[in-house]
Amino acid sequence: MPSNKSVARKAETALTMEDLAKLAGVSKITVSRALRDSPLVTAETREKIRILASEQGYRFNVSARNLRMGRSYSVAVVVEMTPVRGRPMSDPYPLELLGGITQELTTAGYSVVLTSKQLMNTAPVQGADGLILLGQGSHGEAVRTLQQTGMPLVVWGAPEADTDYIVVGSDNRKGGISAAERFISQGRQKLVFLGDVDHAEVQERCAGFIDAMGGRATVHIIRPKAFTFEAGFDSISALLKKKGANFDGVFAASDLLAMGAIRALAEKNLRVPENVSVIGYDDTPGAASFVPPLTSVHQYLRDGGVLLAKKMLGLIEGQPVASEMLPTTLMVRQT
Amino acid sequence: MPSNKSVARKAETALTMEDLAKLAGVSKITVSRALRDSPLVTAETREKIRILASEQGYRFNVSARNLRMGRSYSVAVVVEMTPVRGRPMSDPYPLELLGGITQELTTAGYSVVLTSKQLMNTAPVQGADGLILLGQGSHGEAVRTLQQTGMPLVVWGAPEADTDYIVVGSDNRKGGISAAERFISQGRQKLVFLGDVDHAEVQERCAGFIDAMGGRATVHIIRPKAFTFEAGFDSISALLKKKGANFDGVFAASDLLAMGAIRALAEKNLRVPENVSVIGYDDTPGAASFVPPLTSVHQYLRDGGVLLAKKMLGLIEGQPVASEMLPTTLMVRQT
DNA sequence: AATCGAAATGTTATCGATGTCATTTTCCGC
DNA sequence: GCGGAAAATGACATCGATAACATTTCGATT
Repeated sequence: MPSNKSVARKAETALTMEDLAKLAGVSKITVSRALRDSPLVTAETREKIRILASEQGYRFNVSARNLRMGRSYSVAVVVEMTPVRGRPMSDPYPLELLGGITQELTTAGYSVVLTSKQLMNTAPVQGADGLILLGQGSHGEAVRTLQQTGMPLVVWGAPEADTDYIVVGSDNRKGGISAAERFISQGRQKLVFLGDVDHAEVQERCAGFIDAMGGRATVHIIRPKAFTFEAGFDSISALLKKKGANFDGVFAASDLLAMGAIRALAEKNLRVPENVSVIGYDDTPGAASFVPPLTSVHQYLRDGGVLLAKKMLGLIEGQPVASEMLPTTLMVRQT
Repeated sequence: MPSNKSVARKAETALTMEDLAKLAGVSKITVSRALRDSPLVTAETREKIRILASEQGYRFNVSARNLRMGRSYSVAVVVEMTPVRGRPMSDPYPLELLGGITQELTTAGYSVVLTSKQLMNTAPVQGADGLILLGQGSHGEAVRTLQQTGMPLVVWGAPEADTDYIVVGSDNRKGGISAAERFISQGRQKLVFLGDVDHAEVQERCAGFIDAMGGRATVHIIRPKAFTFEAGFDSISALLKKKGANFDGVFAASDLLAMGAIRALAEKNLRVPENVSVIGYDDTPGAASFVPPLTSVHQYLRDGGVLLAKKMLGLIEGQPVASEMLPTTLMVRQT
């Protein structure tokens, strides 16, 4: 019934290069070359075949190529999709990273296979050409398991001391430093750091912040467990109730904390930034439209995704690749 | 150099079923059957081969199977990863859906290929066995384009009138109704709906809400543009400033709006829920830990992802499949 | 013990694209 | 118009798994 050879094809069976070859009166290898932009084929032939292919609605068979090439041209991305202590689930950051990764890999001809730790042993993941891990917080154990597969591995997060895998992350330390520099230039003297320093990334922000201040101001650390508006509001409200509480700057580990803090200050008729200057972290979409527009440390997560992908491509192609931290930018607005 | 045949393999070339077959002293088809749990092979043989395979670190070649089977065993998921007007980017919902989709599809032996509208024409997407669209808001045009590919298509969102594709979504109308029922049981009389009804989903919630109230109370609609805490706070603050403002219930289109509203009420010393009862939407992770714990309409997004995947698997296997709306649950807490 | 049939295993061809090497065509300069 | 090199094209084998069909093994029955 299926007439694979006939020219009058109403193919319910997909077209192959061989079919195109017959239609064009050439051999299938020529078709292959034409579609791959090989210099081994005339521009004229190439065009003819290309047009034919699109007319006929030809669809390239990825599996066949992959089999032949001995590669899957796919990269597995392991995402922690369940909420994790500390990081609020509403954090869009895995999605931004994924966006960058997808953009870069797909453009390079790779597909992105989404997976999770529980699904690591499935065939599509095992067959991937590489592995990108978007962990939240500590990796350690997970990474070691993944390394045993021998696949190229790239990890998002904070670099740890003696690792031998590639890490890409946002430079939290520098983020803290940039906040400090702003306070220094404003001559602030009594500062508050607001955030749970048990959290590795927050720890870094705080450390960078304090180091950069270099004793030019006192820094009081408050560590709310959550990263929410509410937590920020409550922390600062509580602080303001204490006698002798007195500070002129707040550096918060998230924008929501910062917003909560600002609201708490406003309730006590403290003006931002005249009385107290506030800096947030993440530069979430709401920051710029907050009233007043929030000064915040911006992380280039999409770029982070792109960079993760680039490192992966480098590894796959056997190029030398190194870990890298992404810069942050202090978005100075009105707080 | 590569000693593909030797038993003392340090293979740098991956093992194939044929290799295993030689090692086991059987034919490769037997290996294939054993690894697939075919009933055509003795339990004994199967075990022997399985053990051998895992000892030898055999890795199944997906491309080869896919080529042979004429299927990719992959489903492309089109995600809108950039923030969209209305929906705050911090909304974790694409990620939750993705989690459900991935879990279900991967377990069924499919891989999930992540993509975006811009990347639709790439080979891995074109080669997928099906397409899941996670659109935010209206699809229309996008869907029509996708339908032309002839691939099985499943869409997340609100069902529209005359569509001929499968839609899975959360039943926003019922969500509104459940909020109304609660207010009715409490005997609330003067209600406020808080949310941008230009947004299709919000529109449905509002409509369900009003219909279910059935005139038992007045409903005043306020439509802040954003879904944020700030917007909720400001909306209710403004309302409270008006003379004659008087209401005993607020149904908000997002948890953040609801929280903002509660805060605004608190500032005016109005008690929740004694004076005013408040219901949020989404039951975001922060809702339960809010003070006071927020009553909210829960959407089963992860289940939504699973359902999307199931519909897709059904379509791929040629089973009859219908659109479906997921229930919502009113999580009654203290507001 | 011979026979039959089911169960277990094996043989061969195939999926579609591509590398290798062989062959043909084209285009020079003399 | 001819030799020869470069350019263009083609034939064949191949990647690894599986379906279809062929063969062998085994057990039960008479």
